[in-house]
Amino acid sequence: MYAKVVVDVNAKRVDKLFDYAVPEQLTDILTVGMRVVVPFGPRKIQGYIIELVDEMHDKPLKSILHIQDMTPELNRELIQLSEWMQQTHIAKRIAVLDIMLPRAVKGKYHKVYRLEEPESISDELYPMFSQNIVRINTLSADDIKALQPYIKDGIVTEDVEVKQQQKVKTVKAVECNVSNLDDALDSLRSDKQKSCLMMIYDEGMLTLKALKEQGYSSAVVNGLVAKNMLKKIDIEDNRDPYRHRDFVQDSKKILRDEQQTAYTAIRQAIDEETHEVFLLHGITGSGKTEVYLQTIADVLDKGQSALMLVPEIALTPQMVERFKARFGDLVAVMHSGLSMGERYDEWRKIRKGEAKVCVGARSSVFAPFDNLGLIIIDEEHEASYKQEDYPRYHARDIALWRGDYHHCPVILGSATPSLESYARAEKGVYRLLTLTKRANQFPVPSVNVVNMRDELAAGNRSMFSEVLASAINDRIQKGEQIVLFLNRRGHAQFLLCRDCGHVPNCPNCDISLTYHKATDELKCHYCGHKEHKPLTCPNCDSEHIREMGIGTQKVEELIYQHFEGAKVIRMDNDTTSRKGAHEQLLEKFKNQEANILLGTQMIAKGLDFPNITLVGVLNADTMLNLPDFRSSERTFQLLTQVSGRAGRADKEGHVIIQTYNPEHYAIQYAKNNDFLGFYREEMSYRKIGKYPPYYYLINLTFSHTDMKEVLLESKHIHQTLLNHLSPSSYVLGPAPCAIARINNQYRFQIIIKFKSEPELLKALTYLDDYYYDQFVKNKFSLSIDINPQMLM
DNA sequence: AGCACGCCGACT
DNA sequence: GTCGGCGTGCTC
Repeated sequence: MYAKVVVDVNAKRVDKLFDYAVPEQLTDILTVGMRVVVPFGPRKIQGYIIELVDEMHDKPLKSILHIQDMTPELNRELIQLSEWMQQTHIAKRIAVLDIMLPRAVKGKYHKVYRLEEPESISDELYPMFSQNIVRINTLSADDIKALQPYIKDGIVTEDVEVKQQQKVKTVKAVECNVSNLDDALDSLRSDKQKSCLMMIYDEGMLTLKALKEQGYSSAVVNGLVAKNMLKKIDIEDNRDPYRHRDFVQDSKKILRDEQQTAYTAIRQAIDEETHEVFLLHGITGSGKTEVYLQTIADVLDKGQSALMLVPEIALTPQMVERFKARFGDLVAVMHSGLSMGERYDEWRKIRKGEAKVCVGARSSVFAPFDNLGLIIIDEEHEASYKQEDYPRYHARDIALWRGDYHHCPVILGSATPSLESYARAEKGVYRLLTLTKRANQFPVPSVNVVNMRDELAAGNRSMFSEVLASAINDRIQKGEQIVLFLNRRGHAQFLLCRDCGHVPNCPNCDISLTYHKATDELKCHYCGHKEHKPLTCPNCDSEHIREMGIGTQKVEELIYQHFEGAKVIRMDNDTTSRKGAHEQLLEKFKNQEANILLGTQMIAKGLDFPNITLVGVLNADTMLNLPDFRSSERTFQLLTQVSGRAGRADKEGHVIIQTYNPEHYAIQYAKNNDFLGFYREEMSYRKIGKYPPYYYLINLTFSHTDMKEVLLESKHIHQTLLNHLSPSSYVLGPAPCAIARINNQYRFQIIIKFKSEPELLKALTYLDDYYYDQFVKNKFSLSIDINPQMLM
């Protein structure tokens, strides 16, 4: 018997299966999906068993050294999925496996010295070994030098210890080891030991901690262990991040007609175990979540599991609470706030079948359920479902694959579906379910678009239009709450010389430097370059060099200047980077500790506070003007999303959108809450521009320090693509990227637009292989983004 | 990737 | 003569 193994080496050259002999003693234990340690050249590394072959190999093989775990980390589905991803996403198998598994199982390598002949070593060096082994990282350079002669003589050998990042947490416990209780009790003298044994006999097993709390000291327990009546064992302990929280049991709510229709349709697919994809298009507050909860309940009743994906940012305590309240301990929650160990424990709860529901962000789409009955992707249109760095994947694609594998329905839910999904629903590929009414029957908020050009003409040069300023004052007086939205991440301010127009740029990248007030420095967000803020213009020496572009931090200052009685909570990358900060700030706002919540996109979701009656969008244009074909869609989604924050309770909500482009269709349709209108108009532009959903896109970005090199290679790439693709496809470019140089690397891109190209993956795989060698030799790098979310 | 091998230059 | 620089090639 031999095994096909993926080795833990992240390199293209070894991105294949290696065959290893299975040693006699492992033949019965070894299963597919297990992690093993194998010799690899002169090294010793971790690997995953992909396949076991029950035949003799024609060549002599090296042998698997040992196994890393008793239960396989991967199941057959994930192995199959990883192969599919490797082929369709042009990614290395090991890189795919790495993102599918919790980081805790990733191999960790330590070089160790092993003392082979303890009697032959000097007395000074002997103490540094414990059990004849010492780790290299605990030794000083001098120690290592002193060991060298012994290594030469074979008294000490070098070895590698392969461990995982994080261990399974265990607690000490004892289990009962007697078959006849009465006989055992008769032989005991101590009453304490007798009652202790009886208790454990009843329970089968108890932790030492629990016994201590019952008044049985370790002396009592150890006495029984010595008599072989109890056996010490280690049991797994779960780090449950929510163990200190109590959740109020929540029960089903009655569904209204639209919800009921949607529920019935999904229910049927669940019962029939068909892989049907539903697009649940429901406006904010229409009760999508209740539909999710009830369909999940049905899946659980059938003895199956359910997976629910939400954007990271929407994974708020309120959301988690709702699931915990309905399904209790059956829920595993996975988000970025968990420690590596907590994440691993949640993962294992799912794998062992203890958790039947998983609520989590993007990477949870790989949750190791083996009997999935339903997959839900909430806020289906969110860009965060696409992993933007290698290996690039879209959670929606993975969910659809898994839905097909498990023969289970997939629900894509959104108030503003992506054009791709809605178009598929129109074509009948997905089944459209619509929720048009707010569950609580509250009126949709009124939306007011303010033309900032008029404000400027009227002499108002501040951030706040007349309408918005008076509305803010009004709400402050009434004691109501306000959400202000500034679509500028962090505080991307730059410097501008008012005399000569000079903007300080990064010396390594073609982008302006960002001003950071906290450190009074100019920073480049792409390469990390930093410099002190100049006092005068580096170009003309003028003193009129000013900060331009307003960030959240600046707006906070302005609010305090303009509005009496304002109390602001600011939420952006700077104030929420600390663990739990996001939650804390929202809690403060909920408790009315502030009347204005000011933030970036992160506040567009998940807040559901009754006292918010005004939502202001300070500048709707920043996103609209990005050079990307999805900018209108993103703007429409965001404005709709933000507007949904107002007037959810008995007070009427009001939304004010400030813009320099009031007539833009994305803003107008958002104002009128008209998804379908927006969809139709945007689709017509996509058709003319040959963009998704009419065409699929591939974005190839390549870079090198020498521009000539980039231009030369880009011709080769372009020609290769033309040779492989049919005439109905378009190969655009090469053209410089929106940021043409990053870290002194010149960047160009080629965009492929196509409808159907059976040979495309082959061509891309060829390019990926070819340019991997080029990268090794020449530092020319190529990255391939299939179905890009952004073209920048 | 990471390790060994190998082939050149500048040191005791 | 040999220590060490990093180019090349291989890993079941």
